[in-house]
Amino acid sequence: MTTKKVRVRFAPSPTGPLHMGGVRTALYNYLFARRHGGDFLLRIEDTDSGRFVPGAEEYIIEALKWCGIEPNEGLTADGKVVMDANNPEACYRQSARKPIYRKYAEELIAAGHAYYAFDTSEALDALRKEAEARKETFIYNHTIREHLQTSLSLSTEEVDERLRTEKHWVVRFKMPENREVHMHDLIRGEVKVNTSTLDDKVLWKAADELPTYHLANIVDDHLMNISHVIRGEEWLPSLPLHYLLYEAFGWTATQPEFAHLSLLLKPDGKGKLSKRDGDRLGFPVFPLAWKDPVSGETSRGYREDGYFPEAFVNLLALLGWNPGTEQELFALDELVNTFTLERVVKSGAKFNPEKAQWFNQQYLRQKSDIDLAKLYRSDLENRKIVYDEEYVAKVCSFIKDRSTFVHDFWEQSAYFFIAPTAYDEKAMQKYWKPETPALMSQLSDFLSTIDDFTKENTEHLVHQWILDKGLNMGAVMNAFRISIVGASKGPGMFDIIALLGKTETLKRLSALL
RNA sequence: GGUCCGUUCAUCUAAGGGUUAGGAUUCAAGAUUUUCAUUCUUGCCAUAGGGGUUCGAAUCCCCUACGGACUACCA
Repeated sequence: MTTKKVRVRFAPSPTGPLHMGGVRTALYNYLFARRHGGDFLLRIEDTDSGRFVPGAEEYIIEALKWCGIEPNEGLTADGKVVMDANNPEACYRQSARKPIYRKYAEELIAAGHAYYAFDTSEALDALRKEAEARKETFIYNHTIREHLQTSLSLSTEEVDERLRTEKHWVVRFKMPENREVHMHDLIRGEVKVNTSTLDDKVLWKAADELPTYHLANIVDDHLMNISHVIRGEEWLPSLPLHYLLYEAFGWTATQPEFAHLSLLLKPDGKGKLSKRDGDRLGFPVFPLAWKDPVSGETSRGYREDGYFPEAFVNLLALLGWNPGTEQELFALDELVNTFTLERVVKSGAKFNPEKAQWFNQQYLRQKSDIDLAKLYRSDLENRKIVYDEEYVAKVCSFIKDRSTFVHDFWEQSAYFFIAPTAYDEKAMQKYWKPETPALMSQLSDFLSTIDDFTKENTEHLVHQWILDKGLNMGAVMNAFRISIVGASKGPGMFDIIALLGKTETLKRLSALL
């Protein structure tokens, strides 16, 4: 690596919502860029007109924004396009760069690194089927290109004629014969492949006048001065082609470094994590909920499921990377300061939903009571419950250790806002004896004599009272809890009644007598 | 089928040839809590298999097995 400025890109295809694996790729790019004081750009690779999904691009931008991993060039989290100051002609949506690519494809043809091919997809499919029937591998390469309808086998006149009159020709890369390509990957080390196993990939299609991924990718990364390509493992098999393309263009000297990330795997069984797994196992695989514009099918998202973006980013960071220390909780800025590609794990990581919840629980606890009260507010409002923030914050202080998500709060704290309407059956069976009502009646009478209803005072006086009367502490306190809470759960009884106040406490006590 | 990548507790992972193979999640038990949760303590659980190299291998090499990705005029 030279002193070249670090510039990385996240280059998704707008064919649907961004998968959490995609978010992780974006995150690692972002961390790497910021760690090295470089640029993180977002480029939309929409060269497949047929697979475009409306809303997908907006989804990607919004998801990155929610995670706090905002690009500083290209399509940004605000949805604006921020241009490279040195390249005012830059555009970051490949469909809008359409005119650029053809020239590069033709440059390759002129240099003898590519050629025109006129075979129809149907003809090629037929050849593939035939080869399959003979149990052979069909490779579109030097063994066959001279025998097909290409500019290598046809006369110049015929080629010109067909280029003029036909609409479905393509430009293919002329894959060299029997050459060992030695590649370097920042995560995997040396990889080598013999070119004889590779195809003459299509680089450009006349039908829509668009490049395929391979050409667009190399041209754009070159033009945008990308220094490091950090992408998913599914691209490793095409790395030799990409190396050869840089070579054919004469760009080897400025070729970026590559790092291929392993995949995120299903929590159970085998294979990579898919949309289905989330539905099947009950966890989101997307950062944000998504409604498919065609099928109308909805998929849940981490945001809508109640995850904090910090927790989501943290758990994603640790899925395939580790700091080498035992620290597990990282704020985004800490990740920036700690992240290195050297510590990215080579093997695929199975996603573990339980650990994901644990992360959220940790972040929930880190929040202040007042912040939690603010987050709780909309839920309370929906339930038509109005309390001042100080009261709600106090409630939050009692329930934060009992919750994983903010949406657990109501279940944990309803009794702070409304008197119990039902009483837990098991608790009643265990603690509500025939003599209990009389006991609670005495307790009620005693409590009504206390004016200073603070936690300290009531706790002291009631304990003394139980002692003086020779009562059983457990019998009194557990029944007391059932009367006030409705169940055998919650923080200290005197904390609860201090917050509820004397009037409400006595009211709830009498409700069960 | 072919090419490439990978393989340490159930899961995420640590251990740059020498440790009783460490941590975290989950699970279990105990302590604390008059309850629930928290917290704390403890426990269970791993180097895929086989060959080498070496005084010594989770670590280096080879083979096998298993897993994954790719194999489109998709990205």
